[in-house]
Amino acid sequence: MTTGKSGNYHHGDLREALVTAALKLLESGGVEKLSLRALARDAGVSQTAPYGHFRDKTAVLAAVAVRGFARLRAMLDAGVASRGAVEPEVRMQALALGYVRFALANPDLFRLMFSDSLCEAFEQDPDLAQAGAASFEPIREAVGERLSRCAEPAVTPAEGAAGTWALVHGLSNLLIDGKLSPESVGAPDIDTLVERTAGMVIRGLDAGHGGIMQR
Amino acid sequence: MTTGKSGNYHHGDLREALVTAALKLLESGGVEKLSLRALARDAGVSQTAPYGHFRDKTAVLAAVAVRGFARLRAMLDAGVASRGAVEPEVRMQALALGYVRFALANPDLFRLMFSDSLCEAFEQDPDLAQAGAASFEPIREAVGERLSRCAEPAVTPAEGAAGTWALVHGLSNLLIDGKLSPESVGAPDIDTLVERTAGMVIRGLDAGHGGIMQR
DNA sequence: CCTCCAAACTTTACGGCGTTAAGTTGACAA
DNA sequence: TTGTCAACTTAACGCCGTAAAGTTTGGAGG
Repeated sequence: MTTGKSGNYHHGDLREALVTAALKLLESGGVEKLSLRALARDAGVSQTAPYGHFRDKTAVLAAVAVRGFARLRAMLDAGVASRGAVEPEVRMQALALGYVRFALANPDLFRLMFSDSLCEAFEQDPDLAQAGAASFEPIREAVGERLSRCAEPAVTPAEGAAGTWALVHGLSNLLIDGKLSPESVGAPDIDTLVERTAGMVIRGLDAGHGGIMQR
Repeated sequence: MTTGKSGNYHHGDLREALVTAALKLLESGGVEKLSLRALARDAGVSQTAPYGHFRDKTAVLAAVAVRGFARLRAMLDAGVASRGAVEPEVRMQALALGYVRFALANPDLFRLMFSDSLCEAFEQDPDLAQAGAASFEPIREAVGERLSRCAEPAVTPAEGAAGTWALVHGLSNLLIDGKLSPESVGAPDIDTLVERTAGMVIRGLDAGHGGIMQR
């Protein structure tokens, strides 16, 4: 009645149930425990039933990643909206914080979204490609707007957006892998660390300096 | 005669052979193909022989990652030395380029080094922890030196180093996953993209601006 | 030279995995 | 009522990581 493309014959909506089960398994910490067989068990079907709805395991993971990117986008939008951020640099700060918070709140899902095994899937699954691109959009917009107000922009909008994305993405990865932490860097908390490091790239968008870069 | 802790009884130095085989397998593209059994096959021993030298598969991966971090460190040092970079901002540029080039030249090894499955190993294997820390050292030093010359530093040395690391790490990840590319960002090549984005954080270390950040 | 020991390695085995191929069920149209 | 066909099950293959028990072999002590 509601979700799938082909209605509820026997199970109800196995496709949906599998994706939901995968998200639940991811949240309960087990990336390695996320097997097709476990999902099937969780949904109460035989171990090969998923193959009626997904080509292979990667296709299931891709569907899960699509949900992940949707959540990320929602988190970014919510962060911006909650502080009524209209100034582009404030919006960039909100976006940076939202990105890192999402990664810390959903580490396994975040890792899956940017997993090696899904690289090819991005080129084949339009849903996934679009969901991924949509997550990047708010950053692109905020950076573009900020740059348009710079007296002396140091980078193109695309470069600025890439650099900003790279920073928050790298920060997220290092934080969820324990390579970096507020304590290890002498910051009081994560929000502060994100704010300070994001401030670096925000300032760096503008070349208006007193001759610090000599060449 | 040379390497291992306990000489060559039957094989020669199986421990070394396994790590070498793993590096070779990684370079030939297969992360998923990197199985203990494949390594054993490659070394010409039975599938359980590795357990005489490593506790489990993770321990093998940790040993491989140690090599990876050593290579990364060597690449960073070589990049700095090759351009005789003495000015800290030039050194930071060289380090950023070296980091990203390493990731692009050894994508699977790079992913393994920062793999989820090795997080716990960093807390148990001192060799791994030290190798990882050593890779970060040059960045830390260059950023610290650059900050010490800032008239108006915007961040602490630890924060600046974290932000710089995050940028190059995120850039590396996005590039090897195909999320970002010079073409997609309108840059002529990777070196330029790295130089421009690294320039953002380098400039951002200093707060010497004409009142761009209003609060 | 022979004996023996312990380290290095092999054999065998278990359960779990992704995936394929062939068979079964059951809702719905005719 | 009957037939159809998608949804699902059963069975099987070859991989994997890992544990337990057995076998080889270089070298030290007699």
